[in-house]
Amino acid sequence: MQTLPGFRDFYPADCAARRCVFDTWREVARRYGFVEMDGPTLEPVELYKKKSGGELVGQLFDFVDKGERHVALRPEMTPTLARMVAAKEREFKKPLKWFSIANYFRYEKQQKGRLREFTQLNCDLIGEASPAADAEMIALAIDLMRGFGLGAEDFVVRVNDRNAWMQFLAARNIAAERAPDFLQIIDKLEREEPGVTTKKLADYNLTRVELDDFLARPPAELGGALGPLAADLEARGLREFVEFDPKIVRGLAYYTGVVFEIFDRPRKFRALAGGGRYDNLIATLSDNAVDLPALGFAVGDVVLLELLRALPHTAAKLAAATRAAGSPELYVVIADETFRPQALGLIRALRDAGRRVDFSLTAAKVGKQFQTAETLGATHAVVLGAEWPQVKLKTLATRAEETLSHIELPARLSRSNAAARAT
RNA sequence: GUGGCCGUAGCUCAAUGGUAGAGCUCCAGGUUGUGGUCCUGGCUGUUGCGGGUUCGAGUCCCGUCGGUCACCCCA
Repeated sequence: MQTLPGFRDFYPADCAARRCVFDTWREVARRYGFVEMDGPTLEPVELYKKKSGGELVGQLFDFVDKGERHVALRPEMTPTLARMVAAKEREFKKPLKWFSIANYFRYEKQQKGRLREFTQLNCDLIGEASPAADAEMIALAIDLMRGFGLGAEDFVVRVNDRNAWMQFLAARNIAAERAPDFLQIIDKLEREEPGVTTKKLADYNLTRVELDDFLARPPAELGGALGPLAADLEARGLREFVEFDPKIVRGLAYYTGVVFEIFDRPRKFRALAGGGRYDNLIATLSDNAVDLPALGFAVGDVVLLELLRALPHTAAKLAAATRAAGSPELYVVIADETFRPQALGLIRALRDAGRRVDFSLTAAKVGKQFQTAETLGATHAVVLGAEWPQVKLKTLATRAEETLSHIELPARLSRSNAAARAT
């Protein structure tokens, strides 16, 4: 038996790496005053059909349950979030700053950076329309990357405001209804053959030169919220992480303002994160019961881990976290089996004191026990045998050994820990 | 959904159409209570699965499942 296509087993090393990622996400999100939320993994399929653009339904992981309900494994958090906000929004002070770390499912063929089950960090800020909110979210996205030791040489946030294009179209008397199709052209600009693009632009009475001229403008002249946004990020000292790029529009129709994506600098991987402002979505999903401006973004675990494993300095951090997750602090070597009861008592006392302690469950030669301690990555060994109640505490890295009473051991270990922290 | 490449031991890979192997990992030893090296031994296979061609198929052909990469799409 194997895993289903696009699903993963998580062996201890994988879990340790993932834990490292989740811990960083959680810690940085909290720094920004975000609180954690979550919703059900399974939702009625209708929840995902409401949102404009039914083409997404084709990638739903859906089925009929035993109660004849048509259900779907969640492909994203936003509809759930919108429902939760709409149901109880008056109970929360605005703006809401919520994040979640949850698994998602999409029924699509897997390829590099895309699986059928994956985990995302979602951060959403609801109830604040000013560009300051956009800047705060972009700053958070940047710090999430920096939290892993990534720098401006490793990644870049590409930012745009869809309203810049709306103003561009309005100035040329192009109807707002044609905007979605026009934005599709912009979205494909980097992948499409230039000739095809020129031809498509002709339908709007636009030339490639006119487009390129707009693309080359500095952010403040592009329009929308980009001027204030640039100033805000400049004041935060984060300007070097950001590139204003009108070609970023995001594929989905529901984005209404600022949009952004994060890429690795060499562009070897897929987008690491993406998001934007969706001021109308909560009203749409709540049947106009609640109307709140909102913006959010998501970071996936798959591409992020690919990048973290690919860069030497972040790979080293992951490896260290993996080692730390799996190693006991102490390995108790039972040199004389007749003292196993005393050893069990000591082990229990050490564990009660919060130590990570391991030992051999069955009789084994002393050399073998030391080898196991070494392999597991223990920092100290405690040798226990005929000299009980005296025991030996050995620092494995230096091979230094001292003899002391087992009663003194917990206190002795605290001192040794304090010394290690001081250095 | 469409297409390219690939499926041999737990892992990395060998094997001209002619007896399925190596390295690593793992396990056990190397004599009384001290370590990653070293030495010895051991386990692990329906060659993804099912058909076909052949005296004979890991090898050739067809199908299927899985992996991988790209396209489409990307919440």
